[in-house]
Amino acid sequence: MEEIFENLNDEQRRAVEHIDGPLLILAGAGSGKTKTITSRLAYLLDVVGVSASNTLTLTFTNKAAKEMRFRALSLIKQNTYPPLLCTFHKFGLLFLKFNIHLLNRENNFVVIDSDDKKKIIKKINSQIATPLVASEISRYKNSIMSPDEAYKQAEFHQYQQIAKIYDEYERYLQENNLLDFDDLLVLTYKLLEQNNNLRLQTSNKYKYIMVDEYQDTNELQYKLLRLLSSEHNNLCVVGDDDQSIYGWRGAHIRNILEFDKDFDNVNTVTLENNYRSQPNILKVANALIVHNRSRHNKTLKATRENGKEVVTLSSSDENEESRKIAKLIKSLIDEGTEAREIAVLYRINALSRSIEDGLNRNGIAYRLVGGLRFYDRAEIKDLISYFRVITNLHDDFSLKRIINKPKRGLGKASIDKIESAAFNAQVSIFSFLNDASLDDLVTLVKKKNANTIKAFLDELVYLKKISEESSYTFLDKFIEHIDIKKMYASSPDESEKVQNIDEFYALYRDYIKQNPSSTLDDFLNEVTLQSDQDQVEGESIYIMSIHASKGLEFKHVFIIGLEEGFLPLNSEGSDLEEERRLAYVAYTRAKDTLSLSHVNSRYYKGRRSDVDKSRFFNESGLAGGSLKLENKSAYKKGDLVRHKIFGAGRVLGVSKAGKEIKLHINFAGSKRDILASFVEKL
DNA sequence: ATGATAACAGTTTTT
DNA sequence: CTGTTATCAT
Repeated sequence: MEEIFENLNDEQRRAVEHIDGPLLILAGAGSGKTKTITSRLAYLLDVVGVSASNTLTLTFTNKAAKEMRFRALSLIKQNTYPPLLCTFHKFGLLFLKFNIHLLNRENNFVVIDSDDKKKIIKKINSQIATPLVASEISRYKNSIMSPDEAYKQAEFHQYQQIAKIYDEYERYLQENNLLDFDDLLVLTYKLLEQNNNLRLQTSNKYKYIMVDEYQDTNELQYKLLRLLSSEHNNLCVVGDDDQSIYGWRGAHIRNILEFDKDFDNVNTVTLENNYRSQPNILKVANALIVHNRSRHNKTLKATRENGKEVVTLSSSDENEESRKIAKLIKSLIDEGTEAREIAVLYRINALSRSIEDGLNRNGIAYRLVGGLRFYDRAEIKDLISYFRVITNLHDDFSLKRIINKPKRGLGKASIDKIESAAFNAQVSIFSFLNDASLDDLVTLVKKKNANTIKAFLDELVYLKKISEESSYTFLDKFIEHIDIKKMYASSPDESEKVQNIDEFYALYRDYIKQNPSSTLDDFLNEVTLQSDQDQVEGESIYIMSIHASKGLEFKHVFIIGLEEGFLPLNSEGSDLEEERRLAYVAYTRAKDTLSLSHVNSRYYKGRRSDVDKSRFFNESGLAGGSLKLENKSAYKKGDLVRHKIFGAGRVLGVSKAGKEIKLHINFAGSKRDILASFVEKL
């Protein structure tokens, strides 16, 4: 027990010791959030005596789940099996494995990823842009809206069309027993909602629920949590409204802002002590974030000693910018800083190119985080499809992907013919092909192809048999019979693809070794919900988008592209407050030094344009020497401005107040002095 | 069936 | 300028 409290501050300790009833932990950046959650879990098990099986801890990413599991297990002293600590989606998957029969579906479903989803949509419709349809379907599902309801509420023809596609899409998933990512949560919610006994039983099982990154939950996750905690209200949520940067993909910041209204008798603990950054960095971050209106009031308090001032880097264009930054990084490394302690962050991935150039020219090794993920690569998806077909020969969706890989002379036309013939016969593609005689097949495809199809089916059946006999020998036989590597051996980026294939085989072997009793099916389920694998840390610096940097920390952080139109992105399309939170997240990644870079001219989308310094410099109190009254971004008498509280007003006079500019403004008759950083120019 | 070229669009991303 | 998709010859 002593050990759990070691190194916890008073607030953290209060959060850990709170047992019953709803608890909101507002955990500022670098305030020891993970430590608090994992300590609380250990406290529940070791001190309060709660059984591990009565707890549920939910995260958004596998990475977070993994780290928490590791840290929690090192704290828990009691000899117990590990508590359930997983992503929302993994929880849905487990829950559905046990309960989906209540919806009259079999639990041998296959989870498809967003790529698969788009393919299905594309097949159904070719008129409306697939990404739009995909995101609308996701929206409907997350609002628990049936295709019928979506159709009724559609105001425009196009949205009626989308509702129809949604209807067909749902039917396709059901017929093939597929679930998309949304389904894992939606169906879990529906089951709990429609089945009172199940709700009762489930809520009573998970008596103590914790949710990480609560500011990122969407409406559906919120509703799901309500049902899960309905019998006890022992819901502990942890998050930071100031770090809510996923509004664009449905996260509801209101969930964390109004948690205390949503639940009765909420206890709130605010963690404001920051153990990560030096005071100068926090000063700038705090100055920026107070400009947001929708937030819980809190201020990060420094615990570290002061260090270097936050640096502003001004350059004429992106080439100069990257040159400067590369030089600075080089000298840091020369001074002995470990490369992995340095990161360059940007708002949009397109900005990575220029910084990559600069780093390359200076011989600085970098690791670009993001980009195409391992499991999204074509060669890996091919392998997964093969494995899926082998576990379930009637998985038409996967079979279609691999039927011509390696090439068997079957193009789109032939596959379409086969598919519709199978559809008419009301059987799976496999059954259709397997039952058909060679003569039957010849009516659909060329004689030569008919033979290869038959041979292909035999191989699948053979491999299925092997896979059921032994997960160990399966892979060797698979490689022996299906030579995927050869297929990619002649492609331009050959070596990388072959490496990926080997990597995947290694993952399989590893999995079987660690879970000897597991089946191929278990492996596949694990793999679909897995996105990023652990990056091996090497002697290279990191470059990544700000979104990708959330949750990480570095001694030295460089943020590039702090310009109007880049950060903040564009004031119209995106939410300015979310853009500000994004800058805040970026600032608070820094431990020792923070450098903010902007240029006067940037090359983007094939053309060069002039860009203004981001308003966030002013808002962060970093106006510095470049604040000139005749500067075109500065204010002058007669300008229209808007203040968060006082609304629109007209500038009557401009003066200096230290580093800041002070404006005398007329707001509908009431005249006030306001610092320029607190208003927006109209 | 497959490879080559034209047309086009273009934040952020996990599961 | 890129990467992706639609269309067109072979």
